Amino acid sequence: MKAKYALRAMRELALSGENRLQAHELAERSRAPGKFLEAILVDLRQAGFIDSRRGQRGGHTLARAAEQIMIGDVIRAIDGPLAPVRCASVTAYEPCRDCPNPDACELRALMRETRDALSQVLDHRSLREFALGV
Amino acid sequence: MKAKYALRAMRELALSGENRLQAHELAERSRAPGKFLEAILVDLRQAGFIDSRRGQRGGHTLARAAEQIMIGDVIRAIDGPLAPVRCASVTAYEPCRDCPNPDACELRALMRETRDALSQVLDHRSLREFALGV
DNA sequence: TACTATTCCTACATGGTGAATAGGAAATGC
DNA sequence: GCATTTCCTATTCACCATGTAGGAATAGTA
Repeated sequence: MKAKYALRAMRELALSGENRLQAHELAERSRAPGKFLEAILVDLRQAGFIDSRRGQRGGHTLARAAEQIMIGDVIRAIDGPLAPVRCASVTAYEPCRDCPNPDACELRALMRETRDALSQVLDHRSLREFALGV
Repeated sequence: MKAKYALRAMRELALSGENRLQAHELAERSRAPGKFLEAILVDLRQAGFIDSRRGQRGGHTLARAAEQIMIGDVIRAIDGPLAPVRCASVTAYEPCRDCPNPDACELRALMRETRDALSQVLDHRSLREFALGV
């Protein structure tokens, strides 16, 4: 849900270009609960994807061009590592407690393959492609 | 964890070939809690992957040749659909409640791509390849 | 300065689920 | 009949996903 809302909101921001969009407006367009989306927007800001301004005429807008924001990174910021298992993560590697030798672990090798497959899709799709289809 | 234990146990079964292995022995080799693994073994049996026999000299063995068991199917039996979102699942499709038109949903299109990438790996690796490396 | 609009922070609720544990019923071989 | 082993049902326990509520901080505007 959280990542879903996040991606929908990012998409709306990409579509709206220069215009700042406010949280309640974004929530409506993304069909997300208002207060919940607010928290997500904070995460997105802290991750450097959006620029938020408070007060009158405040709101949110993309912090960089949509083609420079990768979907995989957005998902990582919200949901954590792409890999199904931490020991297969590139960005957040951590060995399993109960694993005597990660380098020889067949399961890990397999999970790394699936991680790479995920990355192949998500780290090569920009927000621009996602939002505008180009 | 559950899928991890399941795959480790399946691997041990593949490695042990004809021999029936008992739950406690499997649990030890898979480094899984005994009673917990028992429940997983029931799932695997109900999904048709293993043949279990009770009583003296009972135990578990593969129900079919290891090359005819796909990793993706084992994971589905334990963890549910591969797709990150139900609306992107092939084997367990269900539209999002809040989605006015799944066929036009950009997010769904993206999630289907990632599902396909996962499937490309997991539905083309047999247990034999996983366990024996061939 | 006062006022209003908006984001941001902290705390709380709450239901679901992942990860087990416990105990015994049912089946099977010897 | 007895020992062994799987199988079933119930229960626990902690954590986390998914929110809600209320107000503090900030920024523009008159």
